[in-house]
Amino acid sequence: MSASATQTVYEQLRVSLLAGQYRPEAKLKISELGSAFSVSTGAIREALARLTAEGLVTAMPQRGFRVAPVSVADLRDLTEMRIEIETKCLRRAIANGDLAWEAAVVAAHHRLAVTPIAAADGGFSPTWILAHGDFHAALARACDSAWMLRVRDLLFAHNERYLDLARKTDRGNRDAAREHRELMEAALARDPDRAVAAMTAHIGRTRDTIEPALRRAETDEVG
Amino acid sequence: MSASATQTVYEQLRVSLLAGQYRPEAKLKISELGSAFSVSTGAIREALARLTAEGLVTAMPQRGFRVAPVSVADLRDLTEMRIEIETKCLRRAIANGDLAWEAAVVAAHHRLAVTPIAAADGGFSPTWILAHGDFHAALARACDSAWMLRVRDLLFAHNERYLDLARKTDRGNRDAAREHRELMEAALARDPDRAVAAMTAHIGRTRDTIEPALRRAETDEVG
DNA sequence: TTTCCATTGAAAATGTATTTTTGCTTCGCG
DNA sequence: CGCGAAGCAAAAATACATTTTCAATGGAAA
Repeated sequence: MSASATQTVYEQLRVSLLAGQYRPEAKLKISELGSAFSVSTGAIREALARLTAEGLVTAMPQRGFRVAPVSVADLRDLTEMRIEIETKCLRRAIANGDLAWEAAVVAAHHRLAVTPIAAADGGFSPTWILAHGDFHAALARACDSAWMLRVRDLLFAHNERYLDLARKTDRGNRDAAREHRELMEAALARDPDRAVAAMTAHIGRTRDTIEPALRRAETDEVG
Repeated sequence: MSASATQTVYEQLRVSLLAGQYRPEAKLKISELGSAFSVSTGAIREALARLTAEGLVTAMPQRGFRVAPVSVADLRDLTEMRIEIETKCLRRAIANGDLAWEAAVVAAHHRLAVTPIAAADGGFSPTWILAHGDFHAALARACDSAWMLRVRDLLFAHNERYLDLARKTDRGNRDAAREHRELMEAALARDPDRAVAAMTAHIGRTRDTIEPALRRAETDEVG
């Protein structure tokens, strides 16, 4: 194999977590994962340690690893924070972006637009999730603050964990494609206020779509 | 020992890194660290993996781990971001803090005020660094956004790496104690604007103190 | 003399085995 | 019949051995 085993496991486990393939709070048994990926426990532990620092999994000393929990409160907090950071990034990207940035945004939007959203199981298709993340990343990428981008990436990753919950209630009545187009057009027009407004609405609407489904899931668990 | 070996190594390595005991870019040999802490290489690897995700060390596949680099550009970026986040936290803490918060702030300030700054080697004393971190943490702690606090902690940790560089140029001509007192008083007076102004000045002054020393260190390395 | 290739050594990555801890179950006692 | 303690099994943590990879040095050829 080209990359190291730890790296491979880390990346695969990460996309699985972001895609919601493991239930929050679910126990992540090291030996099970080891046989699933057919690598040693050491590689698994190392990957899990990195994911722990990222906050995607929680480590309980002597008691193993679990998938990080989700909650309505966390979603709201996360959304608020995302609006803050994403809009700041966007403003700086618009002020700072060159032609290459514009081209990358257009390219990413095109890929996103032509990728079907739905997967066979009713959730988002993996390729759409990827294209969606790439589009938002492309928008922010021209921001000239490495720290801001880094925090943005962290927040965006955590947001992805909530995304697949949205699909169940989001029966096509939300025109995400329209929102993405508006974002791109405002960015290319170099209209910061319009772009920020679009971004704020977009992120807020994501929360509004996810929250009911999440709330239902929470009460289901209790009852 | 009570905690796990990995946890112990992680914590100790972290404070060592924040205290600047390892030179930036320095190689962190796993076997050396293993014998130094007298634990196996596995525990070291796991601790380093977590620190990598935190950004305090960088991992190069098949080439081991290094202490994360520092630079003037990073310091400026970091400072800008810190001002954004710390002031936001502070506003929310002031709006949200109760009596327990006030008490904690006063207590932390007292500990900070009575702790001598200088260590024997001319750098900051470890106890002062701890008290300083605790004071700033206490100020922010009443902020009712877990994500904001988390990002704040991350940024503050990285800032600490630069702190010891400041000591060399900071020949007592900066009245840090005065700045901390002003911060506390503004917070207790529940005056957000005054507190934010004090915080902005405080963080900016830290950068202004560090940057010359850092710039000199950088040119020294090249020359 | 310089450059390129090969060999060698050191260090990291991985895999396996052992120890320790924890949580559960069962058995005994009240 | 219920509560508690002890033992047992599963899983995590750690130590150790093996394999792989990278880099540096030395030698040979141009």
